[in-house]
Amino acid sequence: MTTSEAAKSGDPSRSVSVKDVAAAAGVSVGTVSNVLNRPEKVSPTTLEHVQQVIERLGFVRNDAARQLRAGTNRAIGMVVLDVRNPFFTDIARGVELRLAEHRRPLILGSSDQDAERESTYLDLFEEQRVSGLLITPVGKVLPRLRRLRERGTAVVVVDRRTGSREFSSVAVDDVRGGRLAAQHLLESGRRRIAFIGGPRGLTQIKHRLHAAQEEVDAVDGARLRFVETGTMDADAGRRGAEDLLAGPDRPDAIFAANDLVALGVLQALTLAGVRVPEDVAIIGFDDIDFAASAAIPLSSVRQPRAEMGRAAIDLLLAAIDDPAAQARDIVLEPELVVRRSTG
Amino acid sequence: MTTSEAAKSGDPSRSVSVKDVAAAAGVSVGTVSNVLNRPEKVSPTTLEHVQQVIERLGFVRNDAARQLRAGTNRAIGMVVLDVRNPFFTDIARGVELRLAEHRRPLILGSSDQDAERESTYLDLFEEQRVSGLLITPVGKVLPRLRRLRERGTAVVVVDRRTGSREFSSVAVDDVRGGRLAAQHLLESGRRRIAFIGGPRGLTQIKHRLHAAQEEVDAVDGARLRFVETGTMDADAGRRGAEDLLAGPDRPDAIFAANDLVALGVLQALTLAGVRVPEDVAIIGFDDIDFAASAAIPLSSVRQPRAEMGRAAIDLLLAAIDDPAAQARDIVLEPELVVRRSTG
DNA sequence: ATCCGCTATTGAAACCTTTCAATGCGCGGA
DNA sequence: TCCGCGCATTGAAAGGTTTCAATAGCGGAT
Repeated sequence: MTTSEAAKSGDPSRSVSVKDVAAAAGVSVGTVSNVLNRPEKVSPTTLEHVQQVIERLGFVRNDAARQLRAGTNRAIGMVVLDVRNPFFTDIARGVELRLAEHRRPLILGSSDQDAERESTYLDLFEEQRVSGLLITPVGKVLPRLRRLRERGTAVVVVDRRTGSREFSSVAVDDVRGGRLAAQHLLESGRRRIAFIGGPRGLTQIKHRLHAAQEEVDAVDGARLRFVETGTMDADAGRRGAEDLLAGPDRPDAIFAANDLVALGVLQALTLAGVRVPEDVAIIGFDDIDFAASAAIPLSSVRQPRAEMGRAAIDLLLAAIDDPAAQARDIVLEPELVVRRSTG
Repeated sequence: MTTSEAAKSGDPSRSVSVKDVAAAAGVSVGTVSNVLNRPEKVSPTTLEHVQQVIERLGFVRNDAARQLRAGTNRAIGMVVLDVRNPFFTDIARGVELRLAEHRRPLILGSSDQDAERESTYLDLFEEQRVSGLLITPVGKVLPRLRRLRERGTAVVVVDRRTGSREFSSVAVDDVRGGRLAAQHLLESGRRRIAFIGGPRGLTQIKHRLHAAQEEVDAVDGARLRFVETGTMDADAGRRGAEDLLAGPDRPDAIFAANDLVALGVLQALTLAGVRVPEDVAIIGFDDIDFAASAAIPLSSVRQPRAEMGRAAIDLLLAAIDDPAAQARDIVLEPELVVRRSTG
């Protein structure tokens, strides 16, 4: 109980401050601050003594005060599209690990593809004066991002490009990814290919689809069909595959826009008694862990997610150090991972 | 916009403060603060006027200063065992949604089952003076948790119980869950059941296994075998199932300690040509989305994850409001979800 | 003995918001 | 005309840290 604690340790409501430490150690607050932030400036004797006092009193720095004085939060904010898609949590993990090396905390939010939720997080990060922001934008946030940057918050866009040269970004070469997937299917003899994913307007869908189309066009007798979906989850994949099975001219390969869709496709085919890969091959995109763990291990176009996270943080920290630096777009290479589902 | 404002007011590097707003609006800082925090105390005319000025100047409250003065951060910290397991991200999502209703930010960290990483997060949360903490403990953190609470941070344990009556907790009835799974397998005629999961020392494993054993013992001719694993991921499930297939006396049903393990089991069986559910039935635990999306949709014992998150936050906010309140253990009911994998 | 130069330490100011006792103001009642 | 009341507003203090110009202390050189 708070009151009894109070009785025990004197004044329970107030926590130990640098002032208390200074008094107990017989030094000034400035020295205590130096012990915490620039230990090399302090004589060894004093250093050790003060550290002992800190330990004994259980002093813990109040970060709010530090922030207030320093004018900026050490934390980095991140707004992710969908925490339920392992693709994004894997990126977040990469981010978090890299950040840990710099002793910076991560404040993570999921917009769930909702512009309003995204905006709420931006409000929050603005009040918090985070020093950097990682975002996969949903709504029209460019003006907000500009404002944030004007106020000294570095911004890096993840898994998207802004079009303008304003903000640094990290993404994977979707054209190359689409090419890899299509080439692989064609080389293993498939000719009637379906691409399932959407919505059509997404840049990434456009790139992957267009690249696949080019590859298919280059092969005699090969055809590519586009089955558009509204979202990119397993349900969408399942429905898309069911539609294909119900219609005429069943394909002999399916290129799913991501692994969640591919898992749905696999389910629909399995339940319909279609053999994978004998009757229909499946390839996904992202190479999340669940692709490798599927009943029929799924081939996929691997996006190096941890590396994306790391690269994003490196760009961000660079931008924090030098706000005037030129924005950079980092484009990482995807990699074909062949598993059972494409024979 | 902002830049021209900045130019007007002299120093562009400094952001707009309540003082600036007060000066521009011709009121005192106290009134501005009231506009922000107790609008009902301000006359309608003044209120609107000040709000306009805030808008025009693009003022955003500095949360560090608010925290410093208020003595506590509105944020809630959460340390999760493993962000890669959807079970935990689903709980986190429930937490986040409930928190959003209260306009409180969530700072999320993943300990990855590593006591050191867990400790780093506790350091961070302590410096941040978060008002509440949600944790699924890994290491020996009881003393830390006590200290945090002494300092005014409310603590709720998630998906575990502390044993002592010190901290509130939210968990699911594992005994009941184990019972449900075993009963279901027995009722559908299975007699040679294997339980895959571990490590043995985990309370949850003990409960689920022991309950299942009791059910099996109650049925003539039924047997339960325990295949212990070191972790609970798909790989472990795959290896466990392979061992079972290689040995004599193949089981006719497998109860996996969680869905990740179950997915691994499904893969091993599928690749070995064992028919699910005809030859071997599989049931998992948690009912993550991937269970429903598996090639053979997996039966599972559903843990109400979003509700766990919500309940945890409700307990936490109650503890923040009344630190002296008695700790409460909330135990939620699991639910049997039957799908194809148990026929 | 005196002074110089260097390092280690000091202590007050600044960061921005919230709080709250005090003040100002307008209005109805005497 | 004056008083008192209630409401709206004021403005200074407080919160804990970091920063930095100023000071103290010390050894060595002259």
